[in-house]
Amino acid sequence: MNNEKISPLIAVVGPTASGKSALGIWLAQKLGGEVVGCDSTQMYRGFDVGTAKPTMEERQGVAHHLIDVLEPNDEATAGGYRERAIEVLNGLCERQRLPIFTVGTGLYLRVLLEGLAEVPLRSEPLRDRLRKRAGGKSVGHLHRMLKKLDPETAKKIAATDEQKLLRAVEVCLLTKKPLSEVYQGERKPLDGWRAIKIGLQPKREKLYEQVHVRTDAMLERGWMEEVRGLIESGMPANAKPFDFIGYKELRAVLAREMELEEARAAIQQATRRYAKRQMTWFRREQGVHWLTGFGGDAKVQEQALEWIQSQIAGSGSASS
RNA sequence: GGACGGGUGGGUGAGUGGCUAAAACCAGCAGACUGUAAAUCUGCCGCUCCUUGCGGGCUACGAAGGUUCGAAUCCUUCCCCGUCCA
Repeated sequence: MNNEKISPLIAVVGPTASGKSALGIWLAQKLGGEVVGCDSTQMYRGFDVGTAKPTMEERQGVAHHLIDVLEPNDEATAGGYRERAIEVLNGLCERQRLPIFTVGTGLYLRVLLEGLAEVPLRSEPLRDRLRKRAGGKSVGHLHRMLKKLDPETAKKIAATDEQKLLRAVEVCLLTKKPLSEVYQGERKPLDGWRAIKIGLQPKREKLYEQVHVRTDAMLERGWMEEVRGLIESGMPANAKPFDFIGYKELRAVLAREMELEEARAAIQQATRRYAKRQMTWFRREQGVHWLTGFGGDAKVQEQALEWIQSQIAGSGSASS
């Protein structure tokens, strides 16, 4: 129906430490592609070791996009990511390069591919007012308020989930419509591209082991020094990226509020939980071709390549 | 050798006669999530059976006995652990 050209894009999804970067870079070399990060934390400049950004050596000359594009006091948002990603895609299309997304932040990929409802951005003043009305205490009133504004959505959000309640109430007030109605509005899916999704799924036990090993490696690579440097550069303690796994723990170590070993254990644990949440999210992702193992594994890489090639070849003749 | 203190479910740890398969927290597992997403939140969490019910059975608070209608909780002995005295 649509006579515009449809180009393939690759999306490598999987939990943290599953080797997405390694696979992405390898595929980029094989297929003439460029890596596009899809990770909210790697977008921040200066937070390198702790977010496991691939180093320059690891990138092996492959171009990377959407990494180091935000300042620490900028705010990463799903919608903002989408805009930037579309720009990158346009550029790659012109240059006839295959986009290879390495996806840690599942929400961002979904928003990129499926679009976002037309919803207003966050409004801090409004949020402050809403929070104040709580008297700094229970979030029950938010839930009650939402029940009046949009009973349907109120049923879906736990009365204890302040973050989501705040967002829902905010949207209802700003749009003067129930959120459920706002969400029914048309979304604009990504146009002109077809996603080929590869999922990395190492055995749980192995993944956790790798999480531990990688945490140790990151500490050895100077994570602590990175945090010290960031603090010394005058970065405010409430800068968003300091919330990322590990950064608050290491800050506590530097402030002598925590022992290094305690921090190490806490980081490993938080990372395990994070990996688990990612797996939960990606499990529901449609059309993923799952591979058992790590992205750095040669066998996995060959399997990924093979499947992608079959997909690209198949689509050429299938589409009209 | 003696005197105290203690041994509770994967871990920490509450519980001092019935309301206790045993608080709470952690770990673990499952899940939700349309602009904070490395965030935020929910459920499950001894085993087992079915007619899946605020259902039944079994096993459980170091071990073995005992008291009691009823014990993780009281008594006796034993075994461990910690501290102190010789």
